[in-house]
This record gives sequence, C-alpha cells and structure tokens, in this order.
Amino acid sequence: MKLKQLQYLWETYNQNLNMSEAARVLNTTQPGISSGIRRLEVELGIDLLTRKGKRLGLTPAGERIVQLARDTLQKVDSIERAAAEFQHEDRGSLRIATTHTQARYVLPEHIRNFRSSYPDVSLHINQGTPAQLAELTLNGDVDFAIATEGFEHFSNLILAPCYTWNRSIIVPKGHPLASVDEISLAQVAAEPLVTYVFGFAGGSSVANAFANARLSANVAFTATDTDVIKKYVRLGVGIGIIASMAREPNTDEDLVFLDASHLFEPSVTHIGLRPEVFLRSYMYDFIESFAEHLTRPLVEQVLSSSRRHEQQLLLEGFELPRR
Amino acid sequence: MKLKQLQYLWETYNQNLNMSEAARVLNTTQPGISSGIRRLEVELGIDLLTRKGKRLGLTPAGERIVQLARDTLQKVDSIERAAAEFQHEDRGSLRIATTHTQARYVLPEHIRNFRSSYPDVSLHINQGTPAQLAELTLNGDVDFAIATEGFEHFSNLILAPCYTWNRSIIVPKGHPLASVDEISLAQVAAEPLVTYVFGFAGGSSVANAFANARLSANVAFTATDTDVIKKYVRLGVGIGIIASMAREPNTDEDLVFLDASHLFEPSVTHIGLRPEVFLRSYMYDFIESFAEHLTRPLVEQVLSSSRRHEQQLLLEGFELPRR
DNA sequence: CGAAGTTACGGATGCCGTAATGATG
DNA sequence: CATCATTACGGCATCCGTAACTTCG
Repeated sequence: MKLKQLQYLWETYNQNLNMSEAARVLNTTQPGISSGIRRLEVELGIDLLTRKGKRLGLTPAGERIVQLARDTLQKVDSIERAAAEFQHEDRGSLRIATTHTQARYVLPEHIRNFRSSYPDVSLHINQGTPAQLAELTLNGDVDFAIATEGFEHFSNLILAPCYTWNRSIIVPKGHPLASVDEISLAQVAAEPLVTYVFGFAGGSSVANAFANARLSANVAFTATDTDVIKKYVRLGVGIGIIASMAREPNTDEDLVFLDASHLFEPSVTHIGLRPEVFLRSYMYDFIESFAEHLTRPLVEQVLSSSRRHEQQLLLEGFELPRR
Repeated sequence: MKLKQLQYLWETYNQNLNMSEAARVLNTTQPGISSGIRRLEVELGIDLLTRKGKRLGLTPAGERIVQLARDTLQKVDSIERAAAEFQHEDRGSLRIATTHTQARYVLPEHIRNFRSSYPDVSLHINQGTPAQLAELTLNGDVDFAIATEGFEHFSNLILAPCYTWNRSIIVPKGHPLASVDEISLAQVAAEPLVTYVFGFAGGSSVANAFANARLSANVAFTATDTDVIKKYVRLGVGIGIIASMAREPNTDEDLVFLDASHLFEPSVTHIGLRPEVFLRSYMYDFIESFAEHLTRPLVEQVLSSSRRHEQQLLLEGFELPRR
C-alpha cells in the first residue's frame, strides 16, 4: 500500500468522486489517479469504487476505507508537522539544572543574552543539590547541569570544565577581621563559620585546606543559598565563606569581602552532560556563551566519541577564565 | 514519505535500535533499512537517530516521530484488516493478551464456542504480566487484552468491565484449616501464603484487606501461574490464595477450597482496548460472548467516542455477572 | 460531441540488494 | 575479529505521463 494511493482515493472522494478534479488538485494526471486507485483495490482484494462508464460511486467497503485513509493521511500530516516544529531551531526549551549560586549570580547575564537571541525558547532553571543535579541530568529531565561541587555523583556524565573561581571570606563591617590585610587560615579557623552545605564535602578545596593545615573548622551554620549565608553573617552568627562572584556591589556594602584565593584551591565549575544527550543548536550556543572554549564542533566531537577517556581528553588543556 | 520508511524506523526502534535485527524481521537487508531511514530524515529535514559509529540513539524528534510512525502504521493495518473484513467476514486472526488464570480457566469455554462459529479464524493467546499486556495492546500486537490486575499500566486503554470474581483459600486435605467453617483473615495471616506475583500489588483487594485489618501477610511464595501455586500448596509450602474459578473438579480433589469472598473485595476482570483499534466482526462476537452486555453497538459507540470520559461512562452501570 | 474514465505503453525515477568500507567493543 | 552501520553502485521494478480508445449525457 502506498500513501499516494490513499491520497488519490481520499481526494477523489473529496472532489465528489471526480478523478479529473482530484488530479487537478494533486497536480497530477487523471490516468494516474485511476490506476493508483485500481492498484489499491487489487492489493486490498476488494472494490472501493463502482464504475458505470464514467460515473463513479462508493462501495460499502469504499466508504469505510475512505475514512480510514483520511485518518492515516492525518497521521502522516502530524508527522510532517512534528518534524517542522523540530526544524525550527529557534523554538523549544532549554532546561538547566544548577545550584543556587550559579542561578543567582552567574546565569542571569548569560540568560539575558540568550533570551535576546532566542526569544521563543522557554527557559527552565532547576535548582538542587549536586546529587539531584546528577539525577535530573541522567534522567533527561534537563538538558545539562552546571555544577561546582559533588562531582562524585556525576560519574556517568561528561564533565566539561568552564571556569575557575575563588572564595571570599565575608565579615560584617566593623568586625575585628574586617581590616586584616591578608587573612590566614588560622584566623578563619578561630571563628565560627557560615558556608555552603556542600562546601565541606570530602574533596572540596575548603575541606582540603583545613585538613592539610591540621586545623579543624567550627562550622556554625550551613545553607545552600548564598543569600541566606549573607543574612546570618550580618546577624553575627559567624564569618562566611562564599564564592567571590556572589558579591553584589549595591546591596553588599555592609559586608567586607576578604579575598581567600591564597587559602583555598580554586574550584572549577563544570557543565555536566549525559553522553547520549541530543543538543539543539541553541543549546550549543548557550554553552559556548557560557564557556567560550566549548565550541559546538568541540562539544559535538566529545559527544560523538564513545570512549570516556577520549571525551575527557578533548576537554582538557584549556586555559580557563577566572571569576 | 513512504510507509516503508516509517516501518523501518518503527521496527528499528522496536528491535532496540538495531538495524540488522530490523532487517531480519522485515525480510530485507540492513543497508536498505539504513538508507530508508536516512531518506526519511532528509525529507523531514531533521535527524531522527543519533549515530556514533555503530551505536544508535534516538533524538527527541526521533522519539516523537517513532510514536507517530507507530500510530500511522496501525492505521494502515486497520485499512488492511477492514479490507480483509469485507473480503471474508469469517477469516482472519484473533489475538488476545491475557494472564495465565484467564487463559487457563476462563477462556477455554469461550474459545470452544468461538472456534465452532469461526473455524477459519486463527487464534493467538499471548500470556504476560499486566505491564506486558498493556504494551502488547498499545503496540497493536494483539487485538485486545483481558486483565484483572495492574490497571495502573492501562491508563491509555479503554477498560470495559466484564465480570467480578472472588478468591478462595486453598489448603491440602488434612490441613488444620481444612475443616474451618468460615475462615478469618487472622487465620490466613497466621499461615505462610502462596499466591499470585501481582496479587499483592498496591491497590489489589488482597493487599487492601490485610492493610485495613492491620495484619501483615507472610507471603512465602508467589507465581504467575495458578497451577504452580496449587503445586506448592500440595507440597505444604503454605496456603494458597487463588481465584475461585481456578477450581478444577477432577484434579483438585486433594485440595480444600475455602471461599474467601467475605475476606477480600471482589475483583473485576476487564477487557482493555486501544482506543484506535479496528475490530473485525468476529472480534465483536467474541467480546459479546465473553461479556454479554458488551454488545457490538455499545462497543462501537465507545470506540467512536473521542472523550475518555464518555467512553467510560458508557461502560458503567451494568450488573456484572459473578464467577 | 464534450466530458470523464480506462487501457496501452515508453521512459525516468527511485528503490533494493550486493559488495566494499568504516567504526566499535 | 566479530558485529553493526554507512557508502557506492548497478539493475530492475514501479509509477507517471502521454496518447489512443471507450462510455455516457
């Protein structure tokens, strides 16, 4: 059975059982319609049309099958329309899973740019813990994750380094440490600390620094959310350890930011991709705007490689920007 | 677009994205499959498959279009069956997916009648788990399903209630419980149980009864198959909970059947239909013989209704027979 | 006799199958 | 190295379009 045959049958029916008219509508010839329907009848083993000279009619079977032919053609049409929607590369959705700090302090500028380039793409930012980010990504609930900690959860994902960042110690204005020139780890260890819930996870650079110096930290309060940390620092609960990029010029004037890049190894923010993910072209664009060395050809090459080793190799050796 | 291309795509998907296997199933060659799908992609202007060397994956567009392709092929199939219907009212095949209990204890009498009315219809009974029944039905691999449990898998199907049935407790002759007049749930809970794998699924009447009575059941053994359950009851593994209709007068004389209709809510056996299914006239006959209130006009009306709500409404309010 | 459908037939398109090549585990 | 996919290419079937014939109002 050919779709064309069904189309011929349907259009002939639609044109009041006039093959010549159907041929005109379908930009073909009348004998073509005739033989097409005839072949369909032969294949199905039943007559669909009654023919009395030039006068056509529908058999009972024909009535039934004309309807089914229409249904089928509608389904085919829906395939074509679905395909057309996927063709419009500037429509769709972009779903990112990330942590609060990224969503709050890093993504906004990229998203502003992105929205002006792709106004018809809907955006979904999904916040969560590192374990949640990994799961969302693996399940395909998001297109990719942007993460800085908890990489032990990401073993099945491709991790593309994006940029490095350092931490700052924040204290309220007037705090004894506020005027210190270069703060020491011992000074930090002497104060109650307010920091990220995951900031002390095994292997984090903060935890490493304290461990190497044989100092134990007094963690008074943790939150997932930089704004909450600032709040409690303002309340005098302790001194904060936060990402330096979380400084806001306008609203943070009552806080003193002490650079801590000499105390803690810089961390690297990564994009986490499921190896089998299919990226729309605007997704490549977003990634490149987020980390300009992650060009589309590079990412495509990484994704098309099936060996983990090769994937990571391709992503190494870039001079990462600092934030 | 060619139907063959849709078929190639669907079968490749169906064979776990293995073109070689699809080629085997479709009696053609692997390069044919490959180029067929490729031509479809070119025509639609989108990639359907991701190709990493020999490893295939589905793009998001592919996922969507695979489903639409299946729908289309099902429509085509319905055309062929409709044609066959007009050719020979009494030839074709009847494919039913059901569980072991139905196949073993309920269907035989209906099938005996059916075979005498339609000797030229070939019969295919497909056994499986509730999830498998649902999938077979949705894929159009069977004409309909007959199921009693696991309706959470059937959300996309029309469910027509057929009859209600109760359970019995079976114990070997000579068992202490064999002479009990009316067995209590506490007595059942005190014994190791042998029952259906799916009998304790959430929402099953057996699970509900125990939960409501704050009793926990000691399920010693489960099987999909009533014969296996009987076997293990005979071996003394525990007492059985099975469908009452599974009693066989001749061979079950060494077992005592204790009616349990006062312990567990009756269950309802349903016929599950794909809403777009095309039923041959002998299929309507079979359904009516299986559940006499499901007459052809009623079922036709249900199938022609496009609103789920209406469909189910039409099927309610019948006094169901008990078995 | 004009409008409409069928039959007949030649030619181009496009599809399938074989064979060779490439990639992966 | 076995498996599985893609590429290349030649033959062949299918289907379309032109032309001639037929039927009916």
